[in-house]
Formats: sequence, structure tokens, C-alpha cells
Amino acid sequence: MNVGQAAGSDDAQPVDVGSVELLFQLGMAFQLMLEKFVRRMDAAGYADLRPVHGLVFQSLLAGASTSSEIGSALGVTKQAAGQFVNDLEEAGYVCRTEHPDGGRRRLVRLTLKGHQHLQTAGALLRELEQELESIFADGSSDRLRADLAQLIMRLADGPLPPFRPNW
Amino acid sequence: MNVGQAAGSDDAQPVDVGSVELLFQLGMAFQLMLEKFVRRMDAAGYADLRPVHGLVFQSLLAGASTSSEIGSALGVTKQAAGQFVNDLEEAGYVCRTEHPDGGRRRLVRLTLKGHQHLQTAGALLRELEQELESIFADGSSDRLRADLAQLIMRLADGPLPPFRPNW
DNA sequence: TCTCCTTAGACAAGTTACTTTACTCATGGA
DNA sequence: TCCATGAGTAAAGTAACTTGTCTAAGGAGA
Repeated sequence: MNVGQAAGSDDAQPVDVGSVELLFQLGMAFQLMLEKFVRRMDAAGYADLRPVHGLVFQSLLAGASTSSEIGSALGVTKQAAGQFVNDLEEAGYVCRTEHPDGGRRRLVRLTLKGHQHLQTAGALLRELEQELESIFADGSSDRLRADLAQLIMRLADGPLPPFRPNW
Repeated sequence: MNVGQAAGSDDAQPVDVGSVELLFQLGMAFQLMLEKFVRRMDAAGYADLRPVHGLVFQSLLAGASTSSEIGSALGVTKQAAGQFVNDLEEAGYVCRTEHPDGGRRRLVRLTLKGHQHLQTAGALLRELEQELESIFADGSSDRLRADLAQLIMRLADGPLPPFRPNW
């Protein structure tokens, strides 16, 4: 990396991660951590789902109850959200029932299998974070997390947009 | 977020960014910062290029000299890399010349316009980082960058893979 | 020299993950 | 009764690739 600066050497393959752009560091850290997480989820028997399906579960926990609501929570069209719900219903992670408010609305709810997925995802994520604690100076990621929170609040400058890493 | 834990409240829309998963923090910070960077590049007259084209320039600086080499540096097929080079050649950012090693090889090189893009990208990136320095406790992102570097080295556990955020 | 193998590059078709466009219902208010 | 609105669905379009297949150009052996 080192965008737009003189290249140190032509074969700087083992990059000095500390002197690289912040944007690159954030992206690479995210990519690496997500990959580990996904690998472990696959190994735990959830290879049929992508991260975006996990975000659907999240949006349901956060209060979304129809395909359209899921779509706007995730920042995708209702058609795309409807497709996610189709996938999840077919695989038994959610079920569609009648909606109390009537209309064409259909209530989307997590099944037991869906709740179990959430439990596993949460456990694996905390496990992964735990394994990383030891690498920080004071044995905790608290400082890093606080810095990231600051950065995010400054960059967003208001409510957070939907999280959409184009998975 | 708070995957797999009891949801604090049903309408926790203004999320407490500090208590959220590290993976989510990394992804959100990256998404927000990349978006700002891309917006500024667009405003600077580079709306015709995507971030992946910037990575092509990077790979050329790092020593890649043919489509195939660019492809393996970026972790995509040679066909995809060839397409990137087509785009860039058509827009005047790179040129293809004869390769000294012969064969079907074609040497890919940055034009002046390509170098200018790199200059601008670097300047905007440093400008963006500069603007963020003030939000950190000691007026510098050094601590954050050091923590991220640690995290990346631990997660990669060896040479870094290609950076491929699926843009 | 001839054959075999490897590699670069190009072309075309296929795939994925969506969006866009265009509807069909169901309800509810004027 | 007649829209107007919003949910849901279906089908086509699109972007950014991969896969499959081919040709061209060496280089290594026999």
C-alpha cells in the first residue's frame, strides 16, 4: 500500500502492517476476522448460510417483522429481503405466519433452528474475540474498541447506515 | 448487534457502538471510511474508477507487470485482471507495450494519468486520516494503528492474503 | 527437429447477488 | 365507489466476476 508515496522497494512483499494506511488496516482486519468467523460457522454446520442471513436474524431481533422491514433495516430492496426470507424459510430458520395488522403483510419469525444459529454465532464470535485478547498490551481489546467506536461515531456523524459489506 | 445475547430492548436503534462486536466495529469503520474516500475521489474527477482499479495501480507499484501477475497479486483470475487492464487502458491510465521476456506476455505500465491518480488517492487518504487524528485521546491514531497491526498479524499468522473486499 | 508441456492471453458463456420494472392484492380513507 | 397506499411477488436486467475453452509462444527432452 502506501498509496501515492514513493515505493520503498520493488519487492516489499512482507508489508510493514504498522505503516500502512488506516483504511487498509481496517479492511484487512475485517476481512481476516470475518473469514475466520465464517470458517468456524461452516464447521459448526452452517455452511448453507451467508453472513447476510445472520444480519436478517439480527434485524428480526431488533424489531423487524416483515420482509419489507428487513429490507430497509439491511439497506436492500424488499425483493432482495424477500429472497433471503425464502432461503431461510426453506431451510427452516424462520417461518411466515399471519400478520396481526392484516393486509398482504406476513409476519416473519425465527424458529428454534434460527435461535440456535444465533446462539452459535454469538458463542463463536465471543470465542474468537477471547482468543485475540492476549495480543493487546493490557490483555484486553477495550482500548481498541473504544478507539473504533470514536472513529465510527465521527465518520457516521449521526445514526449508523445499514451495514452492507457486499457479501 | 450483540449476536446471540439477550436483546437489551426491542428498539435499540441508536446502537451503543462501544459494546458491539469487534467484527462489526471493524466492518462498519471500514465501510464508512471507504465511502468517504470514494466520495472524495469521485469529486476529484475519478468517478470512472472503482477501488479495485486503485489496487491494480498498487500491484503495479509493487512489481506486477502483466495481467496474470496483477491477477495473482489481487487474488482474482487472470481474465478478471485482464478486464481491469482493458478498462484502465481504454481510459488512459495504463498502457500495454511489448514485454522483454517475449511470449504472449504484454507489459502493463502506468501512464502519467495513472501516476496522477495515485498521487491524488494518496493525498486524499492522508487528508482524511489527518482530519480524524483529533478524535483520539493523544491527538494521534498511532495507538489504534499499532493495535490493528497486532490484530492483523495475529489473524493472518503469516503473509497477508490479497485484500479483496468484493467491491 | 519434432513432440510435449507450460504459460500468457483472449473470447464466450455461466454464475451470483443483487436492482429495476411491473404487476397483484388487501385495506382504508375521501 | 374510487382511488391511494403499502406489502408482496414475478420476471427481466445488470455488475462483477468465474469457468471453460481456445490460440499463441516459448522451452525441455527425446
